[in-house]
Amino acid sequence: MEKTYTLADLQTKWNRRWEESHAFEAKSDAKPTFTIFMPPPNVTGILHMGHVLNNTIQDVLCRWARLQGKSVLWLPGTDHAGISTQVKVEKILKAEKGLTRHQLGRETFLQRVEKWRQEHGQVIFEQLKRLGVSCDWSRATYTLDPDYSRRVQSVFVKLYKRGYIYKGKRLVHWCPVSQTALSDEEVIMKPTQGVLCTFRYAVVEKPGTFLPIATTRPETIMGDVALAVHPKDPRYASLVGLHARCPFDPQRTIPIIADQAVEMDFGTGALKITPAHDPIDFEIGKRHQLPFIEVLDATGRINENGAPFTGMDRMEARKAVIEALREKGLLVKEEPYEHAVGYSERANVPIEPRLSEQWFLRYPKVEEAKQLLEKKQVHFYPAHWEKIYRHWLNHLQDWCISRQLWWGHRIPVWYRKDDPSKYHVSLEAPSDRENWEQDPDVLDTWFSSWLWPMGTLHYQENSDKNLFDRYFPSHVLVSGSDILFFWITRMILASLELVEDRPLQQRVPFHNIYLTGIVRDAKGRKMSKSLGNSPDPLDLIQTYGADGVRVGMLSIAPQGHDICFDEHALVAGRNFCTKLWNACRFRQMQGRVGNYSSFEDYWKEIASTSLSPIDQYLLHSLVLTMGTYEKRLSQYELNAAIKELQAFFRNFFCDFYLEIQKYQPSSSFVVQDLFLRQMLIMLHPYAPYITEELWEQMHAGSGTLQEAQWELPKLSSHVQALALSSKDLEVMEHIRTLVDQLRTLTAKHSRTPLTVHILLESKHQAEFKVYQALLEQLIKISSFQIVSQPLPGASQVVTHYGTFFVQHEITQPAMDDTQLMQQIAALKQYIQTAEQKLSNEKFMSHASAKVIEGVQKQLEANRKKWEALQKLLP
RNA sequence: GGACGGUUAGCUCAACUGGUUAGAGCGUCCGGUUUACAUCCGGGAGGUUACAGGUUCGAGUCCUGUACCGUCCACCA
Repeated sequence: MEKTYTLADLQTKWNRRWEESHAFEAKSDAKPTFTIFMPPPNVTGILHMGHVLNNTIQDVLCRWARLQGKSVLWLPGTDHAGISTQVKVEKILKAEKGLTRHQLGRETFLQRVEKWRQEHGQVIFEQLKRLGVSCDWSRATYTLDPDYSRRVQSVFVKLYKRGYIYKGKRLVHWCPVSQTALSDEEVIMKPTQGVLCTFRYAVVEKPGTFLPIATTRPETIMGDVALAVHPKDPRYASLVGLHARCPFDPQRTIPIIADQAVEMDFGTGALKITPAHDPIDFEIGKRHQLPFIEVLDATGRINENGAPFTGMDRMEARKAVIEALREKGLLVKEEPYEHAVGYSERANVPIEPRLSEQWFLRYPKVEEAKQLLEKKQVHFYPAHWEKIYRHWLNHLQDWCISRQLWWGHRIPVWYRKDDPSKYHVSLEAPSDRENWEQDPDVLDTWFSSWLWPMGTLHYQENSDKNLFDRYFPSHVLVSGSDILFFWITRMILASLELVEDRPLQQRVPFHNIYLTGIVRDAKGRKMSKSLGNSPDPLDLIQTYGADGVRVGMLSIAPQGHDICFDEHALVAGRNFCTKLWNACRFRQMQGRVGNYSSFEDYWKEIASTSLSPIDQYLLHSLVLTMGTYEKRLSQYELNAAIKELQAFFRNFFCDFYLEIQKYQPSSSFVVQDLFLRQMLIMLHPYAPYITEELWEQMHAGSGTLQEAQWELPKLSSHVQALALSSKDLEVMEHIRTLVDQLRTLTAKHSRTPLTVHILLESKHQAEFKVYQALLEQLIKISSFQIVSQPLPGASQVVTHYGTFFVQHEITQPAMDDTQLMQQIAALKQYIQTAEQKLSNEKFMSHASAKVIEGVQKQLEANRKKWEALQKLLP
């Protein structure tokens, strides 16, 4: 066995084995189930650090569930990612052939995208496999699979029939680049530096009187249909009911009206009303039955209504209008002004509120979704996300679900060619197909992914009837918080509405929601492609191994916190794996490893073996650690669990127990074997490759580790069965502390030869003698020498067993008395504080027995130490 | 503008419902060719827990306010 292991070989070997044995396919056995839906990455996606974190967490949970004897379904898939994929292929098309999608035509273009999808769609799956994820690839689903598409469309039809989906002409968020409507969630508000421009409208009835208007969007002036002031504004009261003259079309006059929505203190207190291009104006326009004049076209250019600026881009027109107003003497002032502007999430350009006819969805089951919190049917990790979830549900607007794209699920609606106001909502066209035309638009990508749990489990389909019943609801959803509203909350609403004839707890798609933080770089910036600050996970896997990357990532990822990525963590992860490898290697060098098939079998063997207190101490700690581990994982505290395992393994097992084994080996290897066995099991979810390999080497013939079973020993019975009394336990803890103290004392001294002098406490003398020889070996000193007087000028440490001294070998300045005095003074302080506490009646009556006992013990120890140090004073 | 989260060692983070002298890892420095492991072992230094008040026998933890950072939500043009 080599000192280090070859990562790549191990990974290839076990990936092949797992695949060949169909190890991760969901089985239809009688075991209880555990389900996770993997958030489907974009089909065009490439593995990034966020995926690494996210999927490692899911994989730990799945492998842990398998160890617990559950039948696991971890369901992967990919998302067709409508806008982003279409835009990507359009760009390629433009670059390679100089063609637009319209020149190519719908059918050809879609074939082109599909071809691209087939070439690139598998990449992310292959990358995920390299990370060691254990999902059921046989059930991988793609949102545009024919079956899945059909499900999406039939849900549209179903929700239409239930009255949740309707068609409406409204002001929607319009992306002038992608030329499609967007949902509220796809618009990102960004603070933007703009200009607040004030200009004057001439009042028709009162020549020489002007109404000043402040706006950030002068280019929409040609679409103004009224001016509005607040009904109670005394400044403008006399103007209400009169008319104003349009600056660029003097023939046209518009009314001056009063409306509550106008803010008196902002700008001039008067508002120009452009109902076709502004949400507030839209509402005011409807209230006052004003006409709607559109001046911008789909690409964001001024149309024929916007003369004389027709043909200009909106940004160009903005400047031109200001100049024109200035020439006419109507411009009052321009001020720099920072305000929030909505940007299209994908194209990253300002969106345009645009009047258009779209399909909308009124969200179903909103109240029920809120109640899930009170009814404890949904738990967020970390819990504070509950408030954000609730807030979103409280402020829901109808969802614009139609997109003017080609790549996606086509809306299942047919319009009569001779009269498009007549339409037919159904999966199939009416029988006289030739007279009908299908809606050209597709559905928002998220309209397909919100059905993910039902769609992937073939809800209400005959083909696989048990699948849904068996695996729904899932147990936990692990995702980045960025898609809480896009996806997670909507899945809840969809499932509540569409899963029928079941009690509430059976209609929730998942009971636990684990929201991971964002992976940031060392400077705290979000990792992103454009910044180029994200390492390629495959390079990292190459260098540190999948196990090293997984352990490293999770050891810096506290629950729900953003994580500051640091490659040093991966180094530590890899080093830990090497340490594990070597500890197992060391054991194998000692002789054949025992092979029992369960914890209980080992324990039986242990019961019939005579064990040293040190062996029992290890077992005792092992049982405690197993309990904590299980508790941690049940609360999704993956970070705490791995850190505790690492500390326990290194500090307790390697540095204390194994070191002792070198000098005073146990009578039997059974303790060490059980320990390593349980360690491999507990580490397996985190580091699947190396643990599998070690398991095979050490426990050949008892199956693979991923088939092993977790057994939680019962503290009460298993620990009591050990012959370790509480007194023995105390002794062991003293010895372990003593080892640390002696290591500290002798750390700076050369070993050959080194004598440690002891001023022993008489009452602990016998106890010390038992371990004296072992300690000499462990601390690597030539001998302990018992003295009856303190050694002046030596380094010293006060312990439970007495004061230990090391004489400086070379003449050094004698131990500084001031240092000693400082120590004594500090102890005095501690002692006084403790004494005060213990004589304080309120403390004694309020504090718990455990706390009081702790203070007493500490006081006692400090007094002892104080006395010992006092003796050293000259 | 509203809400939420954060601020603890040079860096990244712990510390359960308030309770013993606030702990790890990394970094740094010192010392180590010990019958697994230098991808290792031992050790040192390093903290007024952002700031100001308050409640309490006792506050990193609870309350109030301030500052800074981050996130989400929001139609003052």
